[in-house]
Amino acid sequence: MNTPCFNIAAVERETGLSKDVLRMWERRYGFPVPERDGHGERSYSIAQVERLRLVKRLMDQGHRPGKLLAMPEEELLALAPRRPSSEGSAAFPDTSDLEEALALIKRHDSQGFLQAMQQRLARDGLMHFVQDTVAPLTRRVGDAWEDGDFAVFEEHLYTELTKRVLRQALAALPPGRRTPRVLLTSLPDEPHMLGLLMVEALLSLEGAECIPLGTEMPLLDLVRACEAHRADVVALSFSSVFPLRQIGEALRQLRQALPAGVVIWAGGAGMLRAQPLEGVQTLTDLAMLPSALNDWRLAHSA
Amino acid sequence: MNTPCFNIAAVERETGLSKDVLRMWERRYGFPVPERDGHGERSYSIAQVERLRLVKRLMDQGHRPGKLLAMPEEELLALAPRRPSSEGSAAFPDTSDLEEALALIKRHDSQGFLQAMQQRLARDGLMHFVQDTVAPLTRRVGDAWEDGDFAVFEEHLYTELTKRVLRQALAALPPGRRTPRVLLTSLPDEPHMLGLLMVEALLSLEGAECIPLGTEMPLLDLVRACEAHRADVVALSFSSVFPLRQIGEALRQLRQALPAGVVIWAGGAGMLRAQPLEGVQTLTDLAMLPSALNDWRLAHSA
DNA sequence: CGTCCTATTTGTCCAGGACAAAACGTCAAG
DNA sequence: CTTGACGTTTTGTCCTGGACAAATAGGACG
Repeated sequence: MNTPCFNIAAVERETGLSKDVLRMWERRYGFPVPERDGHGERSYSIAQVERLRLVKRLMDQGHRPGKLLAMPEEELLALAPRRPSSEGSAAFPDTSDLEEALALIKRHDSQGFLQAMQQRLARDGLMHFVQDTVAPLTRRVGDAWEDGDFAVFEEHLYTELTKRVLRQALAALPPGRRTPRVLLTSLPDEPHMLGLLMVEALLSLEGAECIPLGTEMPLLDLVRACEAHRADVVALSFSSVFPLRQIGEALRQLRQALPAGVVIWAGGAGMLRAQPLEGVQTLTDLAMLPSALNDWRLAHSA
Repeated sequence: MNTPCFNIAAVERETGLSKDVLRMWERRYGFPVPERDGHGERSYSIAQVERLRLVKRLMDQGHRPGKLLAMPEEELLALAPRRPSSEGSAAFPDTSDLEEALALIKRHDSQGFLQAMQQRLARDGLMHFVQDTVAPLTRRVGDAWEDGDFAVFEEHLYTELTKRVLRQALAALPPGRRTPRVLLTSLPDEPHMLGLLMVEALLSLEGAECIPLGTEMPLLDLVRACEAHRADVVALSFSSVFPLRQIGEALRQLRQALPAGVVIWAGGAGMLRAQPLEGVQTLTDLAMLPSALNDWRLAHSA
């Protein structure tokens, strides 16, 4: 067999499915059943890995593994585009503009995309740029990925280029000592940065002091960072990919570990499905930021 | 017991030690032995997690787990600062300047650090800035972390701020169609971005067309990205944290999957320990980039 | 149509065993 | 004193097969 083969750890990296899950699926559903190498270890073919990636994507759309893994190949492919391509996005007035930007990424035209974004930024100003361009565009990219219209590398390119535009805009803002001091980051297993940058942009415009700590900060380090920076607020981002199970537990633990005077803001698509929690403010939309900021200022002006 | 507790998955996230390793250490070395919760599942105390983090750090310095886990607490702490703090860095002429920038991070003075970096960038130009400031500073930050002088959140802050400076400088470079087309990224489990940005800066200055795809690109997506962007070169970064075992296997697989006409450049501290591989060019130092670029141009000018 | 309850699905955890690759130490030769 | 070959120990990853709780679907009932 000349097909290159993946061991179970490589499949975990390629698909994001844990080794435990891969073995369990094999035991329970009879797929994937990999070859074994000389040492009796699993060795997956490229075709199996590709199919697993498809299954994973369909699961993110809401399908259940038990059904998917029992299906023959053709039926699986027929499921691929779930979302009616014109419906969800019709709510936005300037959809055609967004689709244009999307098409530039799809055409792999980095320069063109950067230019288009810079132009919109200059035209609308940072606040509207974030609210009306970056936020909906990021949602569209997520949808396109779920529908199979975007590959991982296209999503990565979009993310990387957009981060640059936002960071550039942020650097142009005037510095200075502001309040409150907001620590921006995410917990381990949450690598998405764009949401944090959007929040940083809006908060900076409103005169808050943002301390960007990147993504994937372990809980104990987050607590120490909070002390060291004398932060007033900790803002965390949870994307829809973040395992729902962990959110509640992590936030509870964090709330317990942080001083009561420190406010926790939790935002991102992942928070839509999470239950509200005492001592943690849930911000499901960027539009909720200004009022949260006002609340803090009112409570601390006395 | 009022101490908040971590389940085994949380410990994996906090420490970076896999569940398998945690169970194996418990079985073999008798540490850590966690409590059990109502369902018989492991529940680690904060003290155990802190100690595991210390052990992990000492292992990254070259100590062996068998010894470390047998030691009493005090002895472990005595090991902490291994590196003579003044020796390794004495090789650089302007060490004091670097230490100053480091001190700004240590003092959590983001504004001051950004200013210092911007100033050096303006003074030296992008090329010398990368070679004489960013590269050695990043190494120093890595060393400081190994010595316990830097916390994770301080390293994250350094990384985040420095990324901004570099990206800003990159955005200021003139665009245009250049050759070769270089795809920049890293494989899954390698989240470090700074090395890639340094490479991008130097290559862009030399007139190459850089396609930044961020970090952690699955192998199969990398192959597809390469086709889609008609890349001439794929440049990969491996930090010293990247599991050595994977490097050879992944590069071999990638080499097989990519067309022969596509050159692979592999760089970063992780490549210092890796064996050379047919069809993959190893670049252990930024200074090797220009000649690699020249080689490509000579080979493709005919 | 909404709410409660039950059955099924599904992911994560556990124990304990096996083994190969890496690291170490030893010894001999240059 | 350094270098290289070789046996031993250490160490991480993989394996099997079992258990269980949380999430979800499906159905009954108000």
